[in-house]
Amino acid sequence: MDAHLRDLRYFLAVAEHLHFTRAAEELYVSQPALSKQIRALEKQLRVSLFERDHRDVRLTAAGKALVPHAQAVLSAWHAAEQALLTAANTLVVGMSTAPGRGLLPAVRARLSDVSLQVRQVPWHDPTGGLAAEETDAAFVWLPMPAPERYRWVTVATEPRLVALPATHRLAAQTTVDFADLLDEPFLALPTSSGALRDYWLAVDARPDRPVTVGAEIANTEETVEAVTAGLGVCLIAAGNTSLIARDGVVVRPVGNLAPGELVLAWRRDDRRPLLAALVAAVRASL
Amino acid sequence: MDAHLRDLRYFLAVAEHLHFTRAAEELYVSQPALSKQIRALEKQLRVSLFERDHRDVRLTAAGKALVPHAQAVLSAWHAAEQALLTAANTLVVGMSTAPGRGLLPAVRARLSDVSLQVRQVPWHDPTGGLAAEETDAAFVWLPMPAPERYRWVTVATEPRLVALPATHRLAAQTTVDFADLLDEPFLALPTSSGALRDYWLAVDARPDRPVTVGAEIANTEETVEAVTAGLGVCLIAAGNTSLIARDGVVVRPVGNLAPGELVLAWRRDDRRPLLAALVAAVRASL
DNA sequence: ACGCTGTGATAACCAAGTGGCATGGACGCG
DNA sequence: CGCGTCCATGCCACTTGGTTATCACAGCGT
Repeated sequence: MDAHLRDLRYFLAVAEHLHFTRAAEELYVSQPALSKQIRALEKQLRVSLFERDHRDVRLTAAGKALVPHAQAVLSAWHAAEQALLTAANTLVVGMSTAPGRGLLPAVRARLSDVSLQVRQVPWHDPTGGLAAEETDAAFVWLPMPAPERYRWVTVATEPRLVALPATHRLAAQTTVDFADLLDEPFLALPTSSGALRDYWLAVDARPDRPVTVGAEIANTEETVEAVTAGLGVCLIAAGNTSLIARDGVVVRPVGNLAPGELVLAWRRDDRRPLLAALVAAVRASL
Repeated sequence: MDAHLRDLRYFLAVAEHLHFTRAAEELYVSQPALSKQIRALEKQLRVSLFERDHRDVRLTAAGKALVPHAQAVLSAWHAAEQALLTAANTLVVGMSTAPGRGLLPAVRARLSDVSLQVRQVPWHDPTGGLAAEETDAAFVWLPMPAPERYRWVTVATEPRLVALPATHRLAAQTTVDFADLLDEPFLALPTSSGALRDYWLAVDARPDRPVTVGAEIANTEETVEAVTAGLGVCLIAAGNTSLIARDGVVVRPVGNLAPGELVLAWRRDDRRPLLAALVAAVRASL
């Protein structure tokens, strides 16, 4: 009988990690839920896919046999989704941070025959979904990993400000000097975001001293939360001030910090006219 | 996001028939259920797949684009299932009618290292799931359609008896002459079963006069039901007497009717040693 | 016009599926 | 022996998928 594609994703995650708890984390579900789904899948297929004991998890012969086929099914489905988007003249645009500034409405107006699907992508992916081909274009902050694989157009160049708890000793000042922040714990992007993490920690602007990371943040809510809780301070782009400066969070300009560059990026090898039209529309709307 | 493979089957069924009611029948679900699922699929994919009005249903461009991909996904999954069965040393054996006679336990005993998955197949498929590659071997009654595609070994040769309502005028006799049944309405297999339908209607044994079909039957329960309800009489194999002769149904021998042949069949082009082992075990168990 | 027929959509309801949290229980380790 | 790790289980809430009954609409025949 037919399975849910989700179960195949679950299966592959467990097969990859050989560890239910970690696979569950990656999938953003609880470990019991994952356990239960895998058991259900095994029951449905009438085959045991994993041998588990308290020490570790191994693939059975059947499990090993399933891995490539599960991958094939999922990639066939991915192709199907792509075909649908093409058929519907739709581009998926990832957004690490909202470009804001009225840009999107202007672009949509110029591309009335193209439907744009805007998708918020979590911050652990510095390519905004481009690398995994989950998006066709993405608003991301430089630097990007593997820049030779992408092209981009700058959308905004904005100073980096610092977000502080309202109760912070520096919150009283109208401007903060970066030197005064050196000993503060900083909120950081997940390590998977690579050079971008360092960029928002302003590692370049620091003397040769390790940064203290107070917490990792993966979206706006977590950031506000973490700053309010005093877990650390955080550099943000000027354009995002309104998203962050609320409740107990204040935002202050920082002296002597190079501005950040928000770009619309796309895969260099993606030469679809539809995408070119999007890029042209964005350029024209700046 | 990921879909349920069932939804793809549903989609393909509607795409093929361009008719919700008929597709629903084929899928053995109600028409509203199918309608709802297709709507949900469209909503999930954010694309409309069909244009419907009261007269007919048409595929949209997106729908047309999805068809081949949906087929690809399903066939990839089919391959996955096959791989699992191979990995688990499992053969799927279809059963139009239980071979009974203690055959299956004997075969299992001889094939302790092979796991047999026995599956009841509905009577509208005279190949017992072999044609659709849903089974690796099947216990079916001759004649088979496209016999050049299959091989088989005879498992039992059994007289055909007639099942009658207990209240039937002929039920009082210990033996029934087929001539006395000519004017009776008969229960028939679905038309899709082709020559097999004629076989169990004993068309060969009739003078050139059309058969009256009282109802179509697709499994044992329906048969008992229909006979009891007096919708018609029905030829059955001697070995199935115990399945049918209950409640208000009696079974009587019929004079002058060639016996039926129950065979284990498999696809001629299927040369897997595992299958050969099954055939050998069946032969040895006769 | 009027009612019948065929067809998809909708409503109300119920069962099964899916997820979360708390907790259990087996094993290895200091 | 207690503790930590890690998968399984029990229980509960919410969602999903299915059923039946009914509606709405368009042709069609009278």
